[in-house]
Amino acid sequence: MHKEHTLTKNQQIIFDLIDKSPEPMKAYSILFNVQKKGIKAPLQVYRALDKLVEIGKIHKIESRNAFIACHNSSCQVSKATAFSICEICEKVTEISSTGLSKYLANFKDKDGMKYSKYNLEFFGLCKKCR
Amino acid sequence: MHKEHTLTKNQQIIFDLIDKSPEPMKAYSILFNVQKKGIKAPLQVYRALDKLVEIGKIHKIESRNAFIACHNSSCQVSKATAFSICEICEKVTEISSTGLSKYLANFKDKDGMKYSKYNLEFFGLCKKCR
DNA sequence: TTTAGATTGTTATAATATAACACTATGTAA
DNA sequence: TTACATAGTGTTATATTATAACAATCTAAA
Ligand SMILES: [Zn+2]
Ligand SMILES: [Zn+2]
Ligand SMILES: [Zn+2]
Ligand SMILES: [Zn+2]
Repeated sequence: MHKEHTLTKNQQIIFDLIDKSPEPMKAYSILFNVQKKGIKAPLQVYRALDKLVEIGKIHKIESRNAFIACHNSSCQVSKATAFSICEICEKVTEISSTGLSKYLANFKDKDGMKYSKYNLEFFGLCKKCR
Repeated sequence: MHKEHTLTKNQQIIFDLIDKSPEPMKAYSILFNVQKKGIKAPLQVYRALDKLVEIGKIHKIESRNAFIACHNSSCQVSKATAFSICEICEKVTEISSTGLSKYLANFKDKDGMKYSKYNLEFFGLCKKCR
């Protein structure tokens, strides 16, 4: 269950924008889009993004330097995320597979170490682009 | 088996530097270190990095914008990589686990799609930092 | 109400990465 | 050999992504 964080004004503005975007948004594209709402500087955007990532409302797609809203109730706490990324149209989908997350959470490296935090990005072609 | 690519001068200089580094190197740190060898501009570094990544001699750690040499003979072709990253000392280790790579290569998303390319980054504390 | 912590607004700057263009080396094929 | 294609180089400039520093303001709890 998503714990309810009361978002501040900037956080809410930026979350709403990302949440209704059909594709991952980049920080400066976000900035451009919220300037009419009074958010004028990169730092205002990055601070909101940092917080939204921290509380799990959005995720950063590391290979793309872009952000998407989370629609998976389980990753908020764990910071254990998986995505598929289309190499043609750049569509990104968050993967929520119990099997996958269990496998990764139980994976032990050669020192026997387990990891509760991970980020997995799959690359391929989406349905439309195949 | 690593296919032998004959590296060009710049590629070799930069690969050697990364290969002997005990930790991932960032592009501008590489640039600083190779300036005495005649590589003076960021683009010369990025071009060599791009090629080295393409042929699998190095990998990019996406969450850190840094590069490490590959010591795993199987990931060159597949571009299927996994790493563990220490959140304190930033030590990065490439994971080569047959089980993990088989699991991920056979993972099907909810559309039944499989992915031969992926990048997985685990986060935790290394032996020394635990 | 006091106070600590989080958030904001702002300017400046750092760090990461690519565009564009002219030139050079290298391999392949007529 | 000569022509051609491909890859790599050197260079300048610029684009993109992200953080430092500091003062002001808001918010929630003691
Ligand atoms: Zn999520
Ligand atoms: Zn696509
Ligand atoms: Zn490797
Ligand atoms: Zn460590």
